[in-house]
Amino acid sequence: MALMNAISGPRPRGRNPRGQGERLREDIVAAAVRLLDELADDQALSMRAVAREVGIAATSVYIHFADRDALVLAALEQSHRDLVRTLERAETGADPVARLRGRLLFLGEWVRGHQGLYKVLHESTLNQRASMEFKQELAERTTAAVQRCMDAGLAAPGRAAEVSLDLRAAVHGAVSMRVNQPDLPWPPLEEQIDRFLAKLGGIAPDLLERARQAEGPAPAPPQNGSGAAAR
Amino acid sequence: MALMNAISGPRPRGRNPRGQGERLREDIVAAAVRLLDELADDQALSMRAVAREVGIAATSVYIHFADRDALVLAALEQSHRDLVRTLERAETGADPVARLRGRLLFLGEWVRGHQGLYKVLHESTLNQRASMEFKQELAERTTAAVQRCMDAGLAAPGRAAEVSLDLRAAVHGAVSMRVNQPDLPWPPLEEQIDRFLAKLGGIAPDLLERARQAEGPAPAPPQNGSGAAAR
DNA sequence: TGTACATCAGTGAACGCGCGTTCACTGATGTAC
DNA sequence: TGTACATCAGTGAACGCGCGTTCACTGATGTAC
Repeated sequence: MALMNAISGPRPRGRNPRGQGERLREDIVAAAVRLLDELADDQALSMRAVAREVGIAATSVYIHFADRDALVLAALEQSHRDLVRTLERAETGADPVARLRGRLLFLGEWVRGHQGLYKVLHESTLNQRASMEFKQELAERTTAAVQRCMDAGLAAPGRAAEVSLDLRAAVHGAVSMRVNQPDLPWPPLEEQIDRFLAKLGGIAPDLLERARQAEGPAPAPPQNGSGAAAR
Repeated sequence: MALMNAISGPRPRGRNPRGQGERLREDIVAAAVRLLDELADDQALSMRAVAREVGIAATSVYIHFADRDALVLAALEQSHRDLVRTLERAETGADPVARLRGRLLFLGEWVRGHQGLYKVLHESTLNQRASMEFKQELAERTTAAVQRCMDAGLAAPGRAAEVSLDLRAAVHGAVSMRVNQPDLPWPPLEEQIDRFLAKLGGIAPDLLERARQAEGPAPAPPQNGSGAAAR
């Protein structure tokens, strides 16, 4: 059914049954997420384009969202929740080093598959207009992952918050450069992240090597059905 | 004269004398640079706003620029040239470590004073639509600065291009996080850059300490007369 | 069982705006003869 | 010395567009009595 809709274009969207008005809200948010991933710019998202994507009148968006910023914020919060959820699911296992490493690699892969969403989440001017506190969760969990490595004696002792900040800055910069200058010849992100883990994280190379072996060749890229991954 | 114009608003701009038509081009680029620094978004810059800023008819912009992207590109190239020029001027002295360190710190200060320009240069979607090869120069000069440290035995030997890439990624991420989430409590950038130099650059802490002493308390922030520094 | 009413899930037309860009034009200044 | 013409540095009006948002409205479905 969803497949047919995707093929046949603008679906003949009937009104939701009584009491199910919130379904439209979910459809609007999902459409906004798709468009934001394509546009890579919150200012470029228009209410009318979202309505067209959903197959409703432009005014119907206002039933659920006061204005454009409110819709963009809802879309970003949803995307971020999805990211955190899949990230937690991927971060299993007992080895703290493997978990921290897998975490950063997964983030890198997620960005590769959702470049537009990454840009809107972290680089759009909406950051200056609205607070997006939900993003703090990612930072805190990364700090916790660093702390676990230190507690287990697998990383050089130090201030976990500081090491986490440096790691996040480095990975952020590495993926940002790749997203924003996609035509330049970038070396493999995985190796760069391993250097960051060794040098900034203070993790012994043999421990990283072990984690690399345990993981397998490469993490599976995320695919949420977003068109941006194909770009 | 320039001060009076800044105070009295839209100046009565006479036409340039014959043969001096290129002056208008310079004024247009300067206005575009100012507006881009304020807007922090290339898509938000309008030809009409630039014309208003200069005090000319909107159509006059088309005498010198084919379309909006051409104007934005010219403004960015100009900004980048200015940055490189002031950066080279600041990077004097014989100690390769002090030069590399001063370079990264100066870049950090420049970004703090030109947040909007930084965002448009490195994070705007124009990067996907047009090539901005002039930016390569910065990367190459940073790699050269790293190479000099290695050659002098002041940094751990290694591949300079790789170390330079890691340093640039880390610094880029550090400043990007501060620019995009200005309300979060960030620790001092200078200390973070020193950690990057020590851990990613392989520079001994005592050499960094010596460079820190030699430089003085803090580098002077750049002031180009752009309004963005006050925000 | 009927019926008036309330609620829900949306819609269509319209307002006013700023925008990128095109077009034909102006008026001052130089220059060939 | 005069004059026709070319060039230069811009301008004003207009086109058509998509946008955010508001407003009064529709029509189906449930519910109190």
